[in-house]
Amino acid sequence: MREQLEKIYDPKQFEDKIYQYWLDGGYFTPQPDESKKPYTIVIPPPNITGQLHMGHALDNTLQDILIRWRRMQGYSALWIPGTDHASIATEAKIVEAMKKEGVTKDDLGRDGFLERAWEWKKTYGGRIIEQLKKLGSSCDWTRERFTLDEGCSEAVKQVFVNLYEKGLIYRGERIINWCPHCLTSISDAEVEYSEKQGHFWHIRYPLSDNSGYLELATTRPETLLGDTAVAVHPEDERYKHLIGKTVTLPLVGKEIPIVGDTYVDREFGTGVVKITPAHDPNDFEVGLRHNLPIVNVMTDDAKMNENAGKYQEMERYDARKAVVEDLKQQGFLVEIEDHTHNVGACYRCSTTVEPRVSKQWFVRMEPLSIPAIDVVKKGDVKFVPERFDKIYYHWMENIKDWCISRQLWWGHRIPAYYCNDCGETIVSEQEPCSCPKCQSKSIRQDEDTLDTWFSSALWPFSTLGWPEKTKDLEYFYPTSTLVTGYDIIFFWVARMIFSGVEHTGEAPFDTVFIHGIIRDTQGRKMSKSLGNGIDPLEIIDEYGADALRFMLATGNSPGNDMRFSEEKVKSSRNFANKIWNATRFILMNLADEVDSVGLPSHLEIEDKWVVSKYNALVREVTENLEKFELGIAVQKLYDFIWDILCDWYIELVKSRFQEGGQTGIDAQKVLIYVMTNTLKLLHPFMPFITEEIWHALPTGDISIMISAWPEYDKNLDFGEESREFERVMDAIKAIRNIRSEMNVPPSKKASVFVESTFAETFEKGSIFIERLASASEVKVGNQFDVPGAVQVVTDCARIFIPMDDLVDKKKELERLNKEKADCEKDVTFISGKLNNEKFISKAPQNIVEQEKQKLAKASERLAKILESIADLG
RNA sequence: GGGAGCAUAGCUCAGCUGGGAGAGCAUCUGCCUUACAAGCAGAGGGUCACAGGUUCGAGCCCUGUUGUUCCCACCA
Repeated sequence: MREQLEKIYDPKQFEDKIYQYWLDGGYFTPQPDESKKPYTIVIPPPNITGQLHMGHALDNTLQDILIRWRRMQGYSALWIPGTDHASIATEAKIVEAMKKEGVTKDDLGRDGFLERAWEWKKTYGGRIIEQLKKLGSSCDWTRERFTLDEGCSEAVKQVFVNLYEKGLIYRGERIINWCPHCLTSISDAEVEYSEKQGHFWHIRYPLSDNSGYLELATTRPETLLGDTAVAVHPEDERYKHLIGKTVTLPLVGKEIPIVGDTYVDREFGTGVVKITPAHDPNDFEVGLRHNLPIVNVMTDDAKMNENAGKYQEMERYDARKAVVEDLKQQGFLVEIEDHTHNVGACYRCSTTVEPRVSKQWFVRMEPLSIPAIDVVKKGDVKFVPERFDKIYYHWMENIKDWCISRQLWWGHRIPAYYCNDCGETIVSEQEPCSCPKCQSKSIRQDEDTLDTWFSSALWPFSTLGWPEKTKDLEYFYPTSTLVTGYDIIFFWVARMIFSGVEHTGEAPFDTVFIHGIIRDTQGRKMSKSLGNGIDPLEIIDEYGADALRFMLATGNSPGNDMRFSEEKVKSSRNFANKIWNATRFILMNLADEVDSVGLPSHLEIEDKWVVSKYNALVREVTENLEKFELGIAVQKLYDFIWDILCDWYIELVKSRFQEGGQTGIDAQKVLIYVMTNTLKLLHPFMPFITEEIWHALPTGDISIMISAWPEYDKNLDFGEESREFERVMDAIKAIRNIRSEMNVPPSKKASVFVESTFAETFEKGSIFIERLASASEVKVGNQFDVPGAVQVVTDCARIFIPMDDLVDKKKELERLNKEKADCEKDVTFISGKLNNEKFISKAPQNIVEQEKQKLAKASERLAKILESIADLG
């Protein structure tokens, strides 16, 4: 069914309609098909709290380009969509909403809260999915998943139990990062460090025997209340005799030991460090080595607790002020020094984290990291661009155990149970009926939930049905390409790799295609706090999804950040408009008998030229896509369509349309052939407009998205004739150039005399010179003498344009002399190369040959310029 | 402290395995040439950060320097 195109390109008129057409066709839903190769992408699941932002738009545009391209290539292409429950982010949002109603988590209780959370998910969880559709994402929505759905939960439980049974998950009292706002532990990866202005407080700790004091400095004086030792380097001549003695802790009055530990840097500060095992990771380690008590002085929301004496109930920064004041009063404070240092903050809420000792669940990382490093080393998983493998290795090689328990309710509850009678721990997918040790029936489940990333780590296989051996899993797993930003390599990519290897025995994907982040026009990160974010939906609304997608693909180079600019979107929209109008032009001239796509039996020279160019485009775009060079591919499509197809070829064949008859029909066939196939190449980038236009062209009824990707065809490579035709183009350019320089308006036509040995070529091309270079007539010959004519020279022709009234002999001579000089420079440069024996002997043959041809051309041109100068003189 | 990216036209950026530097926007000139003024034809504008090196040949490879952005580590 052929459609008519509206006069003006207005994406709003058809984008939604086209998307529905795809859905109705079921084109996004592949089946396991042994006659085809699978190609699989899993979406980085957006948070259910999220709204589509530019980062999503980029990430999903890139995925959609790849999946559409592979689908057209004949793969059984599956793009699995879904969302992430995002435990901390979601729980925080819900708690915040409850706060407005004056309701707390405790008011509702666990079950009540979860009920409310699921309600919330039902209301808002689908929002971002709808937004992804606006972008044109060809995800298989019939396979949509959620990290907290039944299947994914099953996978999580099984993984937890497996790892526990292998001894790779353990529970223990460790120092972890605690967010006093979210009231949960967070992993190392979830802490963001930033430089903050602070101080060094220099404090005296008196020796208990009153023989003097030790001076030390701290950035956190309030933790002094939890000090259980001071440490010096065991080899430090200044202090080593004091090891084993005690100091009296200021304000507290408690005696604490002086220990020797190599952790202390003798060169730094005074060489004395206060040790607070409960509130500093390094101190915690020192504490373990010296068997020091752990005194926690803070509550979970970062107020001072009962161990802090008179400071109890104070917020941590108020306590700091009070402690400093008291130290000063009591003469322990020596000086305050300005100091900038890195402070860790919760990546979700930016609250300064508090290192805290508590009982948590951990994944033992070392045994998992070794094979995960190996699959990348072996090349089973490739990063694009390659440099990210170094970042991956560095992280994996220095990895610490992963704290996976969270003190939250929204998430996968840890499948661990405790016997209330004997204290036995039971880890099991099902709740045990009784304690296997003491048979007690009094059993409680662990209160904590798992880190959100624990379930996303399983995403590539949990979404395909694992641990069940489903057909999908068998056929589509391992997946093919994982597309994501470099900012979540650690959070997600690395964890998927070790999880995939551990639980399925295979790397979960073969390629990780990394992109950068979208910045604002000034190069700043887009963020809520800066308010500089740009809503992709507003851009889509104004310019269309295709324009946004095209903009995001343009200039995209793997791993690099890019700036958003509305100008670029506009120019992409203009490009869409260009295609739209070119199609309208084709349709305007289309004869009824051109009712299918196919080249005519006879091709004119200009047809061969455009077909050759198109053919090369097919090869190059495909190669670029294979190498993930989407930005380059898109640039080539832009250049081909705008420059080759519209500005040249369409202009060239207008005369044939006017002439009518077979030559006009043939030109239409060529146009239809090149246009429809180019639309295919463009389809992954601009799916909507290409589909819309496709149906207006004589392409049959099928959707462009399931049409076959074009292939390079050596029978369509007319190199020699192509180059011959370019001689005519060179002449046209030269004439346009000189006319423009002389300010001759197109309406003022002039005769043109082409003096060339390629008479036949120019005879054939004369019609084009007339049309495209404002020639009233074109004469071709071996030699001309046209007095009072402007002369322009190409590699193979001298062109005379008689324009008596406009020609200033002196100026002409000047111009030609300048051209002569330029040309001579060329000749000298190239002959310099060719006269260099080393060049001849060492450079590859084809390069030498190329240079020889260049020299021949330049010499020919120079000769012609000299002739022209002679004519004038 | 360790590592990485970037530095190319006025601006934003491409430049794949080394073979005489490109695009878009902006500027200037001339065009409403019946697909498109969201357009057409043309022009100007670059010691490819700097200094060395490898090579017949370097924007591209190597070393160093400077500037800039980011990641990791976390010396209290």
